[in-house]
Amino acid sequence: MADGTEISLSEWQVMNAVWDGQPITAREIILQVGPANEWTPATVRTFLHRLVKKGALKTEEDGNRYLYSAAIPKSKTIKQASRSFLASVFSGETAPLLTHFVKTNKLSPEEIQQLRDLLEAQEDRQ
Amino acid sequence: MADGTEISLSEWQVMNAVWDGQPITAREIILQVGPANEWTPATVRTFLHRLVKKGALKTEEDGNRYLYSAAIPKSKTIKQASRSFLASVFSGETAPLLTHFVKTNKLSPEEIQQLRDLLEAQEDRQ
DNA sequence: AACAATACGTTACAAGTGTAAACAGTTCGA
DNA sequence: TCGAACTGTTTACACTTGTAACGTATTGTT
Repeated sequence: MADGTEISLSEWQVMNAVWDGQPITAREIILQVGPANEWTPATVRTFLHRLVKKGALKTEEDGNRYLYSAAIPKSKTIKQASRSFLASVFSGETAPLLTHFVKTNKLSPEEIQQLRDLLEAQEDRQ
Repeated sequence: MADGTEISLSEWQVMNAVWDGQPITAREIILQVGPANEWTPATVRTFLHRLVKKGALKTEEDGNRYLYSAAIPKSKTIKQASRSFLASVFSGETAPLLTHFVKTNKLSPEEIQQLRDLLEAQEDRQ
């Protein structure tokens, strides 16, 4: 439960497609997330329905079809999912999480530089 | 599905208790994770059963009770869960994930320093 | 010895998830 | 205009998850 807007892993795929193409038709969403996940159009539509029912997406009619848009901000949703992940998998400890992701993923020199700067700022900032 | 060893968020609480107290009795696990989550002993026992069935925990008899130990390494399990989280919530982009966690969590000066060093090492390392 | 507390196993049950097919209305091309 | 294609709605169904109670064997206590 937690707080009313739980998005499942599959649903995240759909939400991400919407957040970055808003407003967007079901067809486009299906094209974007279907193949990569081996989902039939019907499956993606199920996720769309559920997300609307959950209040995560809203629709607006456009002729005979719908345009979907997010009804909840991406930032807030990411925040909740991240908190929950951090708490469960890393027992709430941020540093080990960061270390893990830095070690297991490739970052470009620019990204590394930006993160270092961000950390420096964090350090100064109190 | 994905890859055979899916651990739910609740189950992670239990796994973490086992990983850091191995081998451990059901009673101790219940004491450690029950109150914080408002789970009755029966609920925790259900998680234990499921984790054994999933092959995530193994038991060893000790008189009339069991001692539980992890049957899968923490590191590997964390790796899988992290990959899945990264892919779903951050569309597989590591840098935004790191930025998010740095910005939304407090880190001690020591932790910041260690991360900066780690990033530096990463930078050099190719 | 009898009963209370433990420990474990079995069963339950609703809600959520993954994965879709079936059905119905609309529209565009032949 | 007739059907193919597309849009959306409803229904399905097994598995997982959260949340436990119930039943049974064992054991410690009086």
